[in-house]
Amino acid sequence: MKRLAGVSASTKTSQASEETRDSDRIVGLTTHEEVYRRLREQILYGGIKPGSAVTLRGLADELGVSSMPVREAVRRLIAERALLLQDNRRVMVPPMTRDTFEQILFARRALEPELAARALPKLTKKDIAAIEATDMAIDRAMRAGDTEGYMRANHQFHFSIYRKSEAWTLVALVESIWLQFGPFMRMAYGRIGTSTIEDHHEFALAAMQNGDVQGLRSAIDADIGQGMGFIGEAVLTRAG
Amino acid sequence: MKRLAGVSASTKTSQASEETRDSDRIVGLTTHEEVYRRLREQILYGGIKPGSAVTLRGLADELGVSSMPVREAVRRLIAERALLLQDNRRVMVPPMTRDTFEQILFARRALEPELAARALPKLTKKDIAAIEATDMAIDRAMRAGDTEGYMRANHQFHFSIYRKSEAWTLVALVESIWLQFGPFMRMAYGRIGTSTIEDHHEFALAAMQNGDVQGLRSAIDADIGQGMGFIGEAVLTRAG
DNA sequence: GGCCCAAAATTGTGATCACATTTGCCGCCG
DNA sequence: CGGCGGCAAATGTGATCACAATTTTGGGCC
Repeated sequence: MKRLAGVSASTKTSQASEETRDSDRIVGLTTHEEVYRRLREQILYGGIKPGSAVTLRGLADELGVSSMPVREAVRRLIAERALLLQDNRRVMVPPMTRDTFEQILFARRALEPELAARALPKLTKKDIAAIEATDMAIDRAMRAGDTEGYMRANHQFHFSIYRKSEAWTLVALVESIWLQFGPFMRMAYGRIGTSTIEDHHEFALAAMQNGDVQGLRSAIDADIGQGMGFIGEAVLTRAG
Repeated sequence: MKRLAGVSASTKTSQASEETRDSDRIVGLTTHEEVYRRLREQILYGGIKPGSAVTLRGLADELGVSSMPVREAVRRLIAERALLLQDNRRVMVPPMTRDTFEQILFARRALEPELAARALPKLTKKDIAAIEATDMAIDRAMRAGDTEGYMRANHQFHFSIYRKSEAWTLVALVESIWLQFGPFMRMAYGRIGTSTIEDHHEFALAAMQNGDVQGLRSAIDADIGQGMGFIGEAVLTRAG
């Protein structure tokens, strides 16, 4: 077994033969880890819509693996609250309520500006240049209306900053939070489009270049507030 | 199978697991859920020390179940960062470093006072009385030197407040954070004893009775700072 | 006596089978 | 024609087997 279809090569480290060579694990990735990453990407950027259900056998057949690694991956995503195990023991992408949304917004504002502030003194000129390049990629994707590209780049923009803080515990916390609102970002941008987005990344970049910690905090906070406000308006107008 | 110490039940979804000691959960518990809760308790209050390794088959034999539910439970705890999967694919309780500890402290201060503040308007007199009773149980356990009893009661004190906020997403986030520093609290109190603890619960109770939101925020914040400072001193004097 | 390599034991991972529960569908009866 | 009951398919859960990788152990060599 262990097929996992064509594109898997991109996410895998390298020399992964698609065949049943069974010594695939030399690269260090277990099957359930691969399944996990793929599902995680699907949830974060891609297709799976909130409210839609997934089945273990369905995913297993789709990915060409047995149900076992899928079970472990799904169990992990449930623990991270990226998936929801209902009472019927069916698994679905959690629907977003206004309450949940507001709590995520609060948690993001409580944690992410701090992460940026911690990262700032460790940022080299090279790092900042890379972040700037990512921001330009964001603009490009925005103008092109490439929703998934925008979301990937935006995720990269934020986490390439946060990761520099080397505060891995907090970063993991924030990653888990992003996993929870990812699907709704997708819904919002899919519904309204990316052309109307207006982020505060310029201010953040300027603050990074000037070593202005408070400015960076404010920029990140404003960016979160603006983006989440946008998503909230687009998705939760009368739901939840 | 499905022994789990004590009650041997039917082969599947034991209809009446009469144990359930901590929480009065209804039934319909799957085996891996039971294993999860038991392990979680072990990690939060009980025996498993940071740095010690666990094995799937070992746990399975110990609990009298097959390795399958143990796998799922362990996978879930790994996702919650209560356990750590090393590169060797061995599983252990994560060791605490000063960095991780400091980040947990920050996250707690960022989230828990807010949770208490949100809970305050929803607290009835009855709720406050129950919380007060829990605080007395804390004092009793402290004076008796009952470390585990103290930790259970302290956990209950905090989360019986937080849960009243009905901000389930934030509560889950904080639960996950507690899971991560639980073992160290245990180490600290086990090393130094519970007699020297001095919490800020009285102030919190007074603030709750007076409907004083800011006072409650401060009390919780102070309680976190004091308790975590104590643990940090006790455990991380020169480690990490 | 210490070190190194091979064999055995341990352990994590994945596949497959068995079974209870749930879901969905179709026909039956009112 | 519509609600209801039962039967078949689908699904989650748990157990067992197989296998590769790692760890441990034991014995022989220097």
